[in-house]
Amino acid sequence: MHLSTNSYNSYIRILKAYELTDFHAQPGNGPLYEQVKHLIVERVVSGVWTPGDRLPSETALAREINVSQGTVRKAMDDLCHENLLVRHQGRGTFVSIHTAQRELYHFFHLAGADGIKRLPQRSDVVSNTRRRANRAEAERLQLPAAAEVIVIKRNRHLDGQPAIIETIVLPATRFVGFERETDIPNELYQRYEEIFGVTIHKVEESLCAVAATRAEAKALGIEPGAPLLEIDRTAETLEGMPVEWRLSRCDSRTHRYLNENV
Amino acid sequence: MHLSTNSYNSYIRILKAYELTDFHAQPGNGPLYEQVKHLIVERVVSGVWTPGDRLPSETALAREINVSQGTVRKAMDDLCHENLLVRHQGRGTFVSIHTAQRELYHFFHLAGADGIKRLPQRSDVVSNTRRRANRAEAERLQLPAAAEVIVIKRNRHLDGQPAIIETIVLPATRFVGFERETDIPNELYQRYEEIFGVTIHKVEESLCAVAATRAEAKALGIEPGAPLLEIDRTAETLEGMPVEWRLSRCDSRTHRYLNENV
DNA sequence: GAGTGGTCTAGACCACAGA
DNA sequence: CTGTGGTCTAGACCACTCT
Repeated sequence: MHLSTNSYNSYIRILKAYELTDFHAQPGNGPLYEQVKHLIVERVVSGVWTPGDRLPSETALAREINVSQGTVRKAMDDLCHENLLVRHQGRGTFVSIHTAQRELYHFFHLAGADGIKRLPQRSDVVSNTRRRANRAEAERLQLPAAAEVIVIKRNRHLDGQPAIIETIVLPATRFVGFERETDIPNELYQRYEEIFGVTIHKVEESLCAVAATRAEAKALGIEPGAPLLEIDRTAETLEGMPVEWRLSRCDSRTHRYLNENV
Repeated sequence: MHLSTNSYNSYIRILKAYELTDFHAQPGNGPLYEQVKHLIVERVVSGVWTPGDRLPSETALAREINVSQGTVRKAMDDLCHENLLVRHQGRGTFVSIHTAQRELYHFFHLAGADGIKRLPQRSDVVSNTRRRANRAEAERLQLPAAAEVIVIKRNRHLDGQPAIIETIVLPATRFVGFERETDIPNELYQRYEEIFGVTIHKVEESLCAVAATRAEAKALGIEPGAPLLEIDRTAETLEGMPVEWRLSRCDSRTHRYLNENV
C-alpha cells in the first residue's frame, strides 16, 4: 500500500533494509531496484556471499528488505545480464564463478582458422618475480609510486604450437606470496578467485600489430620482424579496481582474435 | 482471466494476433513475450515499421494482440537491450536508426593513443566496381557461385593521416546501382539504411597482424613489411543474412583496436 | 511434495514530453 | 492537460529440481 508517495515509501523501506543488514550507503533516491542491486553487489564484494554461493530466494530477500518480489527479481535479472549472478530454474540464484567455460566465453578471444575458440593446453612459466613497479605499471594498476608488483612471464601454446608470449603484472598486496607459486595454471582467473578472493568482472583490451623482436621470434619459431598481434589487457574487479595488467603477443598466422557486436 | 492453463490462453491469444496482423509463424509454444518479440521483429523486417518510426504504445500493442501491457513491456525491453529499439520516456518507443553516434559506439573500435575513439574524417575512394564474386566472396556473403558483387576500395584517414586501407564487398542484388555512386560517405551503414533499406544489426570481426605490402606501405606512408592490423568484418542484417564483407588494414602505430567485456 | 525461478496479469503511481 | 514509458506491487500458475 502507498502511504504518501512511492518515493517516500521507498526511502522508508530502504532505511529498514540498512538497519537489518549493516549495509551502508547514501540513502539513495534512485529506483528501489537499483538500491537492491547495490545491496547485493555490496554483499558479494564484502564477502557475505562469495562466488558459488546460493542467494536467498527472491521471496525471502524481498521479505527481508521489505520490497516486493518483483522488485528483487528486476534487480537480480539485471545482475544476471551483467554476469554477476546466474540463475537455475528450480535450484536458485548463485554468485558467478569463473569456470573454464565462462572464462573461455567472456575473456578469451583467440580462435583457430576454423573460427572455433580454444584455450591454451600448455603454459610454460619463464619467470615469476616480485619487484617495485615502474611508472607505467603503477599507473595502470592505480598503485602508489613505490608499490611492489608481481611479474609473471610465460609462453602459451595453442594447438600444440607456441603461440603467445605473455607478461602479467599484479599488485603484490592483493596477491600475497604469488611470486613463490610454482604451479601456475592456465586459467589464472579461477585461481585469483579461489585463493585470493579476487573476482575479475570486466576486462578492457586494446590491440595493435607489432614486429617480433629477436627473442620473441625465437620463442615462437618465426622470423624476427614478423607481424605479431599485441593484446594489452586491463582486468578489473567488481568494484572497478584494476588488478591485472596483461600484455600478450600472439603469432597470428594460425590464430585470430574474434569480436562480435550487436 | 485464466480459462484453463496459461499456455492454452497464450495459444488462443496469439492465434487472434495472427488473424489481426497477417503475421505468420509457427503457432509458437514458447513464452508469450518471445512471440511478441518475434512479431515486432517481423514487422520491422517486413517494413511495416522502419528505422525511426514510433511504435504503438505498450498499452495499444497489448490491446491489439490481446496480451497484458507487462508482457509487451518485457518484449520491448529485450529488444532495446538488443539495440533494435530505443525508448524515450514520455515520447515513445522507436525503431533504431544508424546515427553516427551509434555507429561509432557499436561498430567502430579504433582509438588514438589517448584511448578515445574517433571516426575517420576523410575517405578517398580508390575504386568502385561491379563484377562476379570469387569463391571466398560468394561463401562469405552466402551467394550463389556466379553472383555479382560490388567491390569498393578506399583509403581512410584518422587524425589527418592515412591510416586504413579498406576493401568492401557487397551483394549487387541488394545494393542495386551502388557501383555508380560517386558520393560515398564515411558512414556507410546510414547510407545502406536510408537508400537500400538494409539495416546492419550485428558485425563479427576477426583480427590478425600482417606485414604491409609495397602498395599498402606507399598508401600509408610506412615501410614495406611493417606490421599492420587486419580487421576482417562480416556485417549481418536483422534476419542474420551477411550483406557486407569488409577487410581493413590499419596502421596501428598511432591507433589501437578497443574491446571491452563484462 | 515443497521450494525455486519463469511467465503472465492487473492495476497503481511517478517522471517526462509535447500540445 | 494527456499520453508515454518507468517503477512498484500483489497474486496467480507453470516448469523445473531435489528429496
